[in-house]
Amino acid sequence: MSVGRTFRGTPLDDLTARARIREAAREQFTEHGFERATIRGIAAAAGVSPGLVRHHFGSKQELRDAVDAHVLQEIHRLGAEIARDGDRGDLGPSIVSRTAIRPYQGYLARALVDRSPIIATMFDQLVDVTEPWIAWADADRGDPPVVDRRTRAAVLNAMALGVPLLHAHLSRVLGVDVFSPEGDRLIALALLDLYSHALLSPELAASARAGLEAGTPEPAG
Amino acid sequence: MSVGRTFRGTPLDDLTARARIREAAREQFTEHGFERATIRGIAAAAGVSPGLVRHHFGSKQELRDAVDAHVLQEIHRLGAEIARDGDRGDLGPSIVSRTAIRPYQGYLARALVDRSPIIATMFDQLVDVTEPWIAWADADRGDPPVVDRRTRAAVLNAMALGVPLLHAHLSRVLGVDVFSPEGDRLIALALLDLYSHALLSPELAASARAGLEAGTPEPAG
DNA sequence: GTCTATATAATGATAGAC
DNA sequence: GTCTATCATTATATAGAC
Repeated sequence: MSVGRTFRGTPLDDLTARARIREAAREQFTEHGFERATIRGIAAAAGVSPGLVRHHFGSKQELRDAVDAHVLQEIHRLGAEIARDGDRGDLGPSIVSRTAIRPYQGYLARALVDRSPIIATMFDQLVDVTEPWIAWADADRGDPPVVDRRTRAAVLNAMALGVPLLHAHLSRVLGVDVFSPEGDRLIALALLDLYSHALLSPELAASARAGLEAGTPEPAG
Repeated sequence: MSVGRTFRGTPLDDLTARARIREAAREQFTEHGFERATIRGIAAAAGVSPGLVRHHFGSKQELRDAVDAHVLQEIHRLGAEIARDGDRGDLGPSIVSRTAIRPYQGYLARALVDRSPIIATMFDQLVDVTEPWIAWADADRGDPPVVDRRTRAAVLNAMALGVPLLHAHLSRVLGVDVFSPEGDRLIALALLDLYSHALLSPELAASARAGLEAGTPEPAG
């Protein structure tokens, strides 16, 4: 019973043309970015004519907006679903949100780089749900943090999104597609290990901090 | 004595047209990505005609290759220079390389997302220099790592590159341009704090690891 | 070395038939 | 709802003058 690609359990062939176009656009935007993705390419991937894309969505920009809005809606739906099933009270809202965005993290990351205004709001929301987690981790440490929680939460999220953004290079170096089940598992294990161990001793960090004041910071492009 | 933008100490006006075009291209590629950047825009930014761009570089693709090669060369030059001055044996080769790439991290990150083959090699080199650092940190921990060094080094680099990649969103959330001197300093402090403290207790990490086996991994786009 | 003018290709937008 | 055909725009590539 190999059924090809599906969306929410439904084989793509069974979706309305409108939904197929939207899903094809999501894939193409994720893979190539908004600019490089073409209406013709999206139409071909969806198995329809370019004219039908225009009929349903008006313009390329409006198509992007529709995909953005739909992805956001799906993430919120998934989040609510996971929170409802609520088995994993383990790590609080952060892990729920991470699990909810997982199927869309590639699209999300790319849309953020492509400066999609609708998706931009999601970054702020991710920072919001990450903050309590940082606060919780702060309770376990001796020395006081040198920068505020929100800053660290924001930096941490930018870093986490680097993984799907550089998936091609990660996959090449690791020798496994990071979007495959095995690759995804490997990344998750690596992240857990990274998150649960300090890479720098407090002393080294302090000395590096001291060196920061001495060094010549160069604004960069 | 405000002298406008410079390259290696030389005011841009004093550079040859060829060099000005190359620098303008680097800025435009960093800002807009390869696809969205136009030869016309680059020529205008360099203060020359589009025809001259073609005269010096042949095609847009060749221009990209030239910029890539030049950035790589500059990074290696900077790295050698820093290694020679060698005051900061503090943090090993990793921090040295970070310092070398700092002025170009924006270009680097964007070029990696844009799948530039020449820059792709730099990602592998970053992983190479990061591995010893991971090994060094491993010596300080009690429990054995659950994934190999190279995997963690690769993931860590992908994460670090997330910062310049999402600079626009980071800057918005933090309220300061992360490419400005103050912003750069704030990010550096945040990274040092993040790198020197565990965010997850070993127990929590273990329980999350256990949950990984139970959960349903979804391949993502 | 540098510019202007033009050719060509790709793409988004549009109109109209079925 | 869906397709085919066409237009308009934009960007790259090219040729040739100065």
